[in-house]
Amino acid sequence: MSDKRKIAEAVITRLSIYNRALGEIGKEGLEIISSDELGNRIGYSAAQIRKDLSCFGEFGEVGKGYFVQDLRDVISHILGVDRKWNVALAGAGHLGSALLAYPGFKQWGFNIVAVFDNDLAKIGKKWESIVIQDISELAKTVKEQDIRIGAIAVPPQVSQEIVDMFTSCGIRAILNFATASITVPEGVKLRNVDLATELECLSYFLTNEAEVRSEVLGKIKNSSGEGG
Amino acid sequence: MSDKRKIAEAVITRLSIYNRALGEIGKEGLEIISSDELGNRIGYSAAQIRKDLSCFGEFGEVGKGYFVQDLRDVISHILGVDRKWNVALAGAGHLGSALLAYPGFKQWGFNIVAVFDNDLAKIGKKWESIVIQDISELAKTVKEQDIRIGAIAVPPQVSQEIVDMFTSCGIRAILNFATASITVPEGVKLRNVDLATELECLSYFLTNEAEVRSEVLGKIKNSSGEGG
DNA sequence: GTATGTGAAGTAATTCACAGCT
DNA sequence: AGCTGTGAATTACTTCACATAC
Repeated sequence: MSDKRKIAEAVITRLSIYNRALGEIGKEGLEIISSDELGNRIGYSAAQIRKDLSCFGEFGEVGKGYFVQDLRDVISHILGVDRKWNVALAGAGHLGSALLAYPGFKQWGFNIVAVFDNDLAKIGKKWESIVIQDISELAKTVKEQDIRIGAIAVPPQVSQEIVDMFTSCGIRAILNFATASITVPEGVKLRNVDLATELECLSYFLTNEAEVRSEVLGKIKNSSGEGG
Repeated sequence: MSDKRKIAEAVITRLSIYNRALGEIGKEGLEIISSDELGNRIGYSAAQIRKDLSCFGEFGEVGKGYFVQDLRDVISHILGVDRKWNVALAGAGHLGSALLAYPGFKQWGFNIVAVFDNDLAKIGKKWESIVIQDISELAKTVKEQDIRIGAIAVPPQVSQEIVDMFTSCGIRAILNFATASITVPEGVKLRNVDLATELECLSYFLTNEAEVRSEVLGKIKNSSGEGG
């Protein structure tokens, strides 16, 4: 297929997951894999995987499956992760410092090349070889360092301000860790990592679904069954 | 409505967002709000909000709107966040330590009461008033401390092991920060916080959608329009 | 007049199922 | 025989629009 029509965000999310799984599978030495096998490993249906891939082209060998390395290269290219991206981080608190120290980012090709804060005690300090800058230097640094992605790890009260600063200096992709409802202009992609919501979903499940199940389990004693 | 039929996870996610917004609105002193106003603030449609709420009951005043505090209490109860939850954290690396130090969790009612690691250099050390334990003590501690939620911040290679340990000692709700495809038994709720996927979605957007748009913007020069 | 709650309508996402290729 | 790619069918989700209540 591979027309240029709107691809659902859920498809992209899954592509990323397929890609990671393919990496693991490749390390195991497997050269070819069917949509069925891949699906079993990561908990998606074979049909789902084939449909998702069909948005972008035909990458499989009929009767055989997908060449692991080839498919990985294709998906990496689709996702745009066959290159490096420079990232600016706003907020040098607990979360910010953990993100900076976390080796995953660089490993995946996302380099945090600048960190900003408004705390005078922090500005000028060196962290993981990066000097924390005053937020007022944002626009200049974004231009100089070709930064395309902004990460936000500031208190909720100031998160919208940071978003506005990011977008007004040309950043079109934002990863937000602040627990606040922020808005971005048309043409800017925002992804929220919302720990409060994640925990609250778990809380809902424990309160409304798991308990019911455990009552049932209690009644049928201890048959170790997960059947549902 | 409020029947006991299956509620979509997306609904729960939004309830959490409505709840946070209601908190902010309450602080501003507003006592009553319509679904329309609430929707405008957080970027959802009024119909969506009303439909979501209708899964659980009728909480509004026809012709007026919703009493902010009342609705907040109702949603908090639905989500099960009108109580405290004890959380076990596996992994005392960079990310784990940031999570532990992060004040949000406790503030939202999720107390990290135990931390586990397999690094002998870390075990026994005190962190934020919690002594890091060997992972072998997990089952005992989970029981003693009435821990219901497990958070995973370990390297991907061992994440499935931790999941299995958590589930086999009765934990039914897991927040996973490890970038790995893990599976849980039926009856256990897993939420993934997947930074690699989040970043890759942004990368996809920049590669496939934002660039196209900026070409268009380039052609029409600088009309500042966001028109979609 | 105003805003809820909700069937009905309309979209979107997923799964089915099979023709067609190797 | 085995597995992809994809229309068709199904299921899930969202929006519409209005009767109803204040």
